[in-house]
Formats: sequence, structure tokens, C-alpha cells
Amino acid sequence: MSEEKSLNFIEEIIENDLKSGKYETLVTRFPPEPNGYLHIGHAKAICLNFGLTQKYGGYTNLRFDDTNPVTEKTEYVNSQQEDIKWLGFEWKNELYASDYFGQLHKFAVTLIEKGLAYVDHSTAEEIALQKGTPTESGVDNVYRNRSVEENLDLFNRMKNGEFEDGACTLRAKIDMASPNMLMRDPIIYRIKHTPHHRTGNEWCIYPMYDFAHGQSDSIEGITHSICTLEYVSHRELYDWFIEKLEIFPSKQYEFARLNLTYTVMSKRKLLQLVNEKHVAGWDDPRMPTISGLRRRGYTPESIREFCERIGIAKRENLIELSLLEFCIREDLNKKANRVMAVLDPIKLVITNYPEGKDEILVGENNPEAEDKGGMREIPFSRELWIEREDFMEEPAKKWFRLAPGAMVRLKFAYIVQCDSFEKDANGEIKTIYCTYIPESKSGSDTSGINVKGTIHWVSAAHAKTATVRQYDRLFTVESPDAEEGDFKDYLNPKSMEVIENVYIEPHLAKANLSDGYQFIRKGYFCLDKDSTADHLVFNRVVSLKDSWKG
RNA sequence: UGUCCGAUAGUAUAAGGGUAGUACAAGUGAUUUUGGUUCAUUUAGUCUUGGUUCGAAUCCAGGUCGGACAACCA
Repeated sequence: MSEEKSLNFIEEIIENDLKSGKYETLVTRFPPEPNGYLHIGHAKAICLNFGLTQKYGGYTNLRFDDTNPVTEKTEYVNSQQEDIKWLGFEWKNELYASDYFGQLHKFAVTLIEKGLAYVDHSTAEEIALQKGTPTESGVDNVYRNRSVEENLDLFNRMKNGEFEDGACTLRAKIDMASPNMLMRDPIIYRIKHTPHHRTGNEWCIYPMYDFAHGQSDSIEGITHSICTLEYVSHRELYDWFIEKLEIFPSKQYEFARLNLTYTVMSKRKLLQLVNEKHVAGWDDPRMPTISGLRRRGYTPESIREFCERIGIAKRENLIELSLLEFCIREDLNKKANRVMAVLDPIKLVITNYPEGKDEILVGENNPEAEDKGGMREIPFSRELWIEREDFMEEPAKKWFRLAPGAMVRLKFAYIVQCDSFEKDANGEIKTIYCTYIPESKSGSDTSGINVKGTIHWVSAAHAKTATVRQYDRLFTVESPDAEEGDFKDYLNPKSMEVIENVYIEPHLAKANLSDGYQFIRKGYFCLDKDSTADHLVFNRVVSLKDSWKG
């Protein structure tokens, strides 16, 4: 069966290149800068680059783009590696742009020797001024026409640490009148007397992104160098260096980055949320970081599926958060064991059930799993906790749950009928009194009674307690970036609701950190790493879809 | 008064000169011991104006709108 699946524009390019024999083996790379944690937007790029070589053969390198020692840290290198592995991908080579500092330095010397680079003593302000604007061309400066020998000598002295930071730069000599600002003699080396996370104090000059990225691709024989749209105008420069240096012609292709509703995606803004403690850290479950999503309870499969579904194109896009939620529900629906937990309890007493009697009921763990996920035991007794919202003193129309005189099925157990209820001094419902129908036991129901509603419960005498953290969108508006004023003005004050003393069925005491659970009728939850043996903390991954419109 | 990129249902993404399709979202109904799942079904789209053509979302030209570009960041 040939299921014609349409190709995205990058796959088309690759298939053409492979078919024409331009390349035998596809080589891609994922090139993060180790200056922050990876987020769902990076996941899109990871799935793309690794996915392509899985599909067409070939391999993908992991290359850290570590050309700026001021912002880069080993902590980030480690977290980024962990996230990529967790997503389920394996890189062929672990590489660093800093591995190429020696080679890159030689490339710079080559350019100088060809008369295509010069040392400039202008200040940053002067350079900006001489550069012109997008609509006005720039002007040449006095250092532009130095001799090759002088440039060689000066560049050598830069390398040897004879100048302070900012005293001079090495610039490519291209065209100060180019309509592309990046071609107006871009800086390719700058002085930074800053130790590097890998090369230590070996260098005090560091290449700029444009002078490192393309050449690194070329050195590694990257055939398709895939990046986001903001690099479109860099492509001309990318090609220029490769051409002048006469090295392997890697080609750059750009796709539109991911934007997600109700969140921000720039590393700068995410860092700000962390530093200013609007969230608990890079892995706060509300963060769109991969570590945050992992802690929230998202699975690698769900994120990969999401990346598959959003597609790859060149137009700007804003993906609805509901698609991400759909992907995790779809995955957890198959995998998550069903359990019962009561988040906002009221007492239910079964007046005709013997006091002191216990019963062990069995329930299937997951009706959606092939073997139903096996069975588990659930203790039942005379007094139960049920959800406050499952009782209505004056029922709305089409109300299927508990109300005076109404009958409901207790999940995995019996049908009960509400006889009366009691309020406390504040007028809040305190206790509901029911009678149960002994013949209606789940699995052996001979009562012949049909009820519309089924509710969850936990036996009061057997319940354990836990803390539940219910998460919601981090921002109140779809596009915090696009809004007026500071994006932080739109933080959702209710993005985390902590509920203490949630009653959970005893089975959940054995909950596993890596498993997702469905709290029946409430949503998908997972154990948080803050849990201890006697204090469990659950994160809500996502609520269940709720088509009840009360 | 620049250069480059883009424009298809609410949101994404296909259709590569020949019936505008899919997914999510939204609505309706059926099934259901989760108001979940599943199934069925409805709503809803080619930025604009010309041109080429028997025929244009697709090719061409002009316009409009959106985005990117003036860091010793990546």
C-alpha cells in the first residue's frame, strides 16, 4: 500500500537532492547554543533534523554553538543533551563549535591573506554609524584598506591578547553598500577575555555566529543546514564564506519557528520568568521547556506527535495550545491507568451498609488498553468521599449526577440513591445520606436499574491523602508577545492551584514517577519529583475533555 | 520610502494547470459503569485586481496586508 503522504518543502528538496545524486548521504545537525534550556520550539527543530535522517538514512550531529563564552554554561550542555535523549533521539557525533576554533582561526587568516578581511579599531558606536540603515547604504572607514601584512600582524596581536575587549575586531571586507545589512563588512572575530566553558583561557578572540556556523556545517559535511526564518538574510553571508574559503558547500534552508498560544518562546523571556521567580525554575510544569513539559507529565511520544502534526512551512504561525493537549490526551488515554481521587470532598454515608464492614472491589485499570491494563483492588465501606461538584441540591436540567432522590452508580461499585443531606453552619453541604442497592454490584448487577450517571469516590476509612497541583495556561492572552506593554503583565495569576489533602485510593500510594494516571473524570496526573514516601504530590497534566455544559 | 520572506476554513497543513482535502477547535447525534474514549455528522477557506489558458489556489504582472533585517548575541 502506498499511502501518499505529502512532503514538506524540505523533504522535497532532500528527495530531489538524493534522486539527482547531489548527495549520497543526508547529514543534518541540531545546533543549540548552551545558554538556556531547550523548549518545545527546539523540539520542533529536533524532530525535524533527526526525523529527516531517520526517514532518509544518514545521520544527525549534535553541535553546540558555543562561540560566546559570556552566556554559555556546561549546565546547559547537560540539560540539552538530556532533553534530546528523552525525546528519543540519538546523535551521531557530539560536537562543539569550539572544537573548530583552531580551524576557524585559520579560515580568518586565509580571508586576510586574500584581502577579504581587515582589523578595525572603530568603536561599536562608530561601526553602527558607518553601517547605515536598511534604506541607506553604509560608508567605508579608514581601516578598511590596510595592507595584508598589517592586518595579519594586528590579528595575531588580537589573538595574543595585546588588546582589551572591544579595542578592535576582525571584519570581512564585503560591501558597505549592500542592500543586505549583514554583508556590510560583518564582524567575524571579537576580543573577549572571558574563559570558555570548554577551551578555558586558550582563546581571547572568539568567532561570531556567522563566521562559525556555516564553516562548522561545512567541516562536518552537513548537507542540509536547517534553521529558522530569522536566518534567511544570513544565507547570503553563509554562502559567501563557503565560496571564498572554497570549502564543502553546505546549504542552509529556513522554516518558520513554532509559536504556541498562551505562552512565550524566546529564551530571553523564559530566562526572565525563571530569574524573576514567576515560575519555580526551568522545569516548572507551566514552562514550555522540554524539562517543564516532562515534569508536567507530557510524554516524548506526545511531543513527537505534536511536532509531526504542526507541519513544516515558511509562513509565520501560531499553534493552538489545544493541539498539544490533544496529543497528550491521545497518548495517555492509551497508557494511563485509571484511579480514583477526590479533590474537593464531601462525605457520603450509605445508611443501609453495615457499619464496620469492608469490601474489596476490583476494577480494570484501563478500558482502552489491550489487556485492560490488568485489575486492581479497591476497598469499599459505609463512608465515602465524593466530589462536591457531583451533588446538586437543586439539580439543573439534564443533571446526571447526585441530587435529592436521584440515583447514580458509584464507579466499580453499587448504585446508590440520595435520601437526605446535611449542611454545616455556613450552609455548605457536609454529608449526604444514601441507600445502596445490594444487587447492583459492578460486574454482577441483577437489579435491572439503569442510571445515567457514574461518579468516582474513595472509601473514607481507606483513603490516603496527597497534594495536587492543578496547572493552567501561564498567560491569560493568546499572544503575550504581541500585546501592549510588558509580556509579564499578562501572566495568569491562577496558573497553579495547589490543593492539599486530596483523598486518593490506597492503590495510588505505589504511584510511579514516570507513569501517567487518569484520575477518573478529573484529568491526567503524574507524580511530581517533590513527592516523598509519606507525602505524595501530583501534577495535573491536562484535564479531561468536558462536554458537560451546566 | 530599500532588500528579503510569506499569504488556503477559527488554528495549522495538503492539493505542483483539471472535483479545494486532512487534523485540531467548535456544533449536533449515537454508544458508554468516566458528561472520558469511540463512531456518525454539521459549520467553515484559496488576500486583491488584472493577464495567460478550454481550465488557475497553482503560472505572470501590479497592488494590499503580515514578518525579518541597522547586537563586538545566536
